[in-house]
Amino acid sequence: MKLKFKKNENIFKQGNIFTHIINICKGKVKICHENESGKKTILSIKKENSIIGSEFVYKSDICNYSIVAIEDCEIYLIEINSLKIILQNNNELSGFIQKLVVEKLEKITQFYINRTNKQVVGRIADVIIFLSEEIFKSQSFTLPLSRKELSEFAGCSQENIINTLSKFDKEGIIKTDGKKIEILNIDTLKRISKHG
Amino acid sequence: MKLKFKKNENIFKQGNIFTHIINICKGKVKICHENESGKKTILSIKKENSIIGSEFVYKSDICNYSIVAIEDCEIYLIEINSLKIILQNNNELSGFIQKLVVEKLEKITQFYINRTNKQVVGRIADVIIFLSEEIFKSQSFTLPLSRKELSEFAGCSQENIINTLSKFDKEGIIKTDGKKIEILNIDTLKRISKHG
DNA sequence: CGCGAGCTTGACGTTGTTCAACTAGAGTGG
DNA sequence: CCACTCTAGTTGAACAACGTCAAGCTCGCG
Repeated sequence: MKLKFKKNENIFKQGNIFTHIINICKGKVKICHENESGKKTILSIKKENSIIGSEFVYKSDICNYSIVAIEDCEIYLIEINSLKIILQNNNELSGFIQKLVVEKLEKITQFYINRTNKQVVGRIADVIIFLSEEIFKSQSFTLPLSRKELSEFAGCSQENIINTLSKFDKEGIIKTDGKKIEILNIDTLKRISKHG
Repeated sequence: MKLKFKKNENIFKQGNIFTHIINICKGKVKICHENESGKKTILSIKKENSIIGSEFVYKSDICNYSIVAIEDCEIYLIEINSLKIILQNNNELSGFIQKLVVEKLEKITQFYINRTNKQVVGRIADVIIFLSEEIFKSQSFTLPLSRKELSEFAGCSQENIINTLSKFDKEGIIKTDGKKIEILNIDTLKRISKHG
């Protein structure tokens, strides 16, 4: 089943049952969580050819994150119950899904350690590096996120994002122009990420 | 293969290859990570009858955490390569291991969200509740951790742990006496955890 | 042209870390 | 049995990091 979503549309809403694995064919999405007080956290950004929800092959439960399009998207839904039957006779595919879950576990663990040990400059550097290396595969890209969303991703205030980005700009580490970002000095950025 | 470890002994050292799943028969351990600058983070505490390293059934790679005894321990090692062969013909056990990985993923995700959104009081309340509910199953227990280790678990300074514990004590929320902690008012503690 | 959302800036207060000094208890050697 | 030392724990003061608030700006759109 193939579906289209416009930017900012909800693809999946936190608190519902996850019945279909999602394969993103086109566009980008954010994975986000909202707590009882309404505070939002962006857990990750996913791009074309990503699979979301692999862990729900192994548990049936409500999902505690939402999936929201941050660009126009095309997605493909794979029914989990059907998938489970296929997996019984397909060790290769089975191993593939298991690896996805384990990779997700490793990434979030690293995120947790970073959030614990780094201060805000380092985390913002991380976000820029993540977008450049994992999402856009380019030193230069146009943000699909607002400043507010960046702050929900880096775990800080919107003002801190703005100040830090403009500081990086002044220091010649990046070049910003509205939503456009170009990394000028990746080495310094990585050093900040490490020591931040 | 059954092994014994004394308190503070290293059971597994970060950076090595994980060849055996660990089953703790007796005692408690901390799962901890150390970054390049030497800063430590306690990722979790595990007690008797826990299984550690389930994710290494699905990936062969160096492990980025250490396992250290915080009490005298007895552990049982299960060779992963042998386990994999058993799993091929045992769907039930296979499902059990997969669920462990998924549970671990969910817990660390929740930890990540908490670390992002809560301030230190809330996180310290979380640590006390975690120890009480998941490790000791009692409102009253003797810490197997130093103040320094508590701070590595809650992600703050040692001084902050000390101040907050003594503040909780003054307010009648807990009773502290060195390493002994008794929870007097679990409701207030949970409220602090939620709003912190 | 005027409105509103997103962005930006600076002032200010709070939170939390760092540092330094001090205390208490445990182990050691004379 | 008393100094001595070592470690863990404690306290308070100074300082830095960060969030909040309030005001102003920019730009797209009706």
